[in-house]
Amino acid sequence: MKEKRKTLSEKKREDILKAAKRAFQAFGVQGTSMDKLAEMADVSKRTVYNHFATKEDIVLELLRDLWNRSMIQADVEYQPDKPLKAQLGRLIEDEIDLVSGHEFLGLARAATGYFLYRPEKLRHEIEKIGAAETAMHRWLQAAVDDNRLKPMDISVAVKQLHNLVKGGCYWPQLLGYEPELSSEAKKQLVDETAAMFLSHYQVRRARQSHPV
Amino acid sequence: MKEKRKTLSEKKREDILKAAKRAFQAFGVQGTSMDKLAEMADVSKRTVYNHFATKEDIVLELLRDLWNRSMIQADVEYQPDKPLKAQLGRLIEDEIDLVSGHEFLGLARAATGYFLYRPEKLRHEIEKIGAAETAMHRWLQAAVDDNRLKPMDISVAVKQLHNLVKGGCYWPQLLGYEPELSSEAKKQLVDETAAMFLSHYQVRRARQSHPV
DNA sequence: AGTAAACTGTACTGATCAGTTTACTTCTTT
DNA sequence: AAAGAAGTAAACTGATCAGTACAGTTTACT
Repeated sequence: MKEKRKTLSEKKREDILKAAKRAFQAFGVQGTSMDKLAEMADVSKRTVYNHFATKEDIVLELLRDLWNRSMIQADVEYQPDKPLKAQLGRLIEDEIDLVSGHEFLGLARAATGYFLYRPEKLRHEIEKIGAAETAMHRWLQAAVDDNRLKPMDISVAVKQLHNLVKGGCYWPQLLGYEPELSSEAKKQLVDETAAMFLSHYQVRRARQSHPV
Repeated sequence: MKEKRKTLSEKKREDILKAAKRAFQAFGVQGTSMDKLAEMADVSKRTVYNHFATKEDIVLELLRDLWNRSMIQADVEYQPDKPLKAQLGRLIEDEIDLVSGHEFLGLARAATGYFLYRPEKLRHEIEKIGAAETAMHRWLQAAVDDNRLKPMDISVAVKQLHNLVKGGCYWPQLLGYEPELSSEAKKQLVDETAAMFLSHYQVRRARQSHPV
C-alpha cells in the first residue's frame, strides 16, 4: 500500500485543488462560491478553510502550479545541419500546443478574470516568477551565433513570435469567440508564422562560401 | 439657448451613460453597483431603470457605441508612387493609437471582464456587427493589385498585423502588467511590425522593367 | 392652469456569498 | 487507549447588490 502513503489531510487538500481547478475553469473564480467548491470537492466548507485561508490563496496556488508546469518544455536542440524552418516550426508548434491546450486556456481564462482589476497583484506575481529564459530564446540565440539568423534583439523576436502565435490560437479562444484550432489551421499557423519570421531574420547566403 | 435643446430626460440618459463609461472603465462592470452608478450620474436609481431595463443593457449600449466609433478610421489612401513602408507605418500607427488609447483600453477591459464567461453573447454581438472591412484591408488589396505586394490572403495578413500590434500594445496593457507605450517604444513597434511584414510580403523588383 | 410624463429619495425584497462558529465525529499517533 | 489533530453538517454573520415599490416633486406641453 505504498501508493496510498498520503494522509487523509493531504488527500483532502488535493481534492480541494482538483475541484477548484475544475470549478474555476468551468465557472471562473467569481462564479465559484466556496460552498459550491466545498461540495464539488466532497469536503466540508470548514475543511477548505483549514487548508486555505482565503479563496485568493487557492487561485494563486493553482496559477503558480500551472506556471511551473508550463516552464517544463522539452528543449528543441539547435541543429546546425537541419533546415531552420523545420526546427522553428517545431518550437512554434510546441508553443501552440501549450497555449491552446484545454487546461491552460481554462486556467488562463480564470486568471484573466481574476487579475483584470488587480493589475498590481498581477505585476507582483509576474515579478516573483521572473522572466525565465525559454526554449525559444536559446534556440534563436544558437541560430544567431551560427550566423544563420541575422543579429537581432532576441527578446523582441521572441515576443513577435509569441504575438503571432497567441493572436491566432490563444486570445480569441480565451475570449471564446473562436473555436479551438483544427489541425489544418494549426499547421497553417505554424507555417505562416515561421515563414514570416524567417523572411525577416534568416540570413540569405550568397552562393560562394563564407568570407572569413 | 439653442445648445440646450435637449430635454431633461435626454440629458439624464446621457449623464447615465457618461457615468457608466467612467465607472466601468475604473471599476469594471462587476465592480460597479447600480447604486454607485446612480450616484455618480447624479440621478436617482429609479431613473437609471427608467432608461435601461438592466445593467447589461447599459454595457451593451456603451460597447456598441464604442465599436461604431472605432470603425470611423480615416482611410489612408494607397499611393502608388510612395514607399510602402511609410504608408504601412502610418496605418499601423493609427491602429496602435486606436487600440491603446485610454478610452478604448478601459472599455475593452470592461468588455473583457463582462464577456469572459458569456462567450455566446460575445459571439452574438460580433455576429451582429459583422466583420467590417477596414482601412488596412483596402490598402493591402490596393498594394497587391499594384503588384507591389505579393498575392496573399488579405484577411490572414490583416490578422498577422493586428496580432503583432496588439501583442505589443494592447493585451499586456489590457491586463495591466505593462505600462502604456512610450512614443519611442511606439515608433519601434511600428517599425518592427512594418519591417517584418514587408520582408515577407513585399515584391522585390528585379532591376529590369516589368515582364508583361 | 392642468395633466402626463419623468424625476427623486428612501426603503424594501430576495438572493448570493466569504468567512465563522458550534457541537460533534473520525483519523492518526504515541 | 487516549489525546489531539483534522474532519463533518448546519446554522449564522455581515455585507453586497440587482431590481422594485412608493409617495411625493419637478418639468414639459397644451
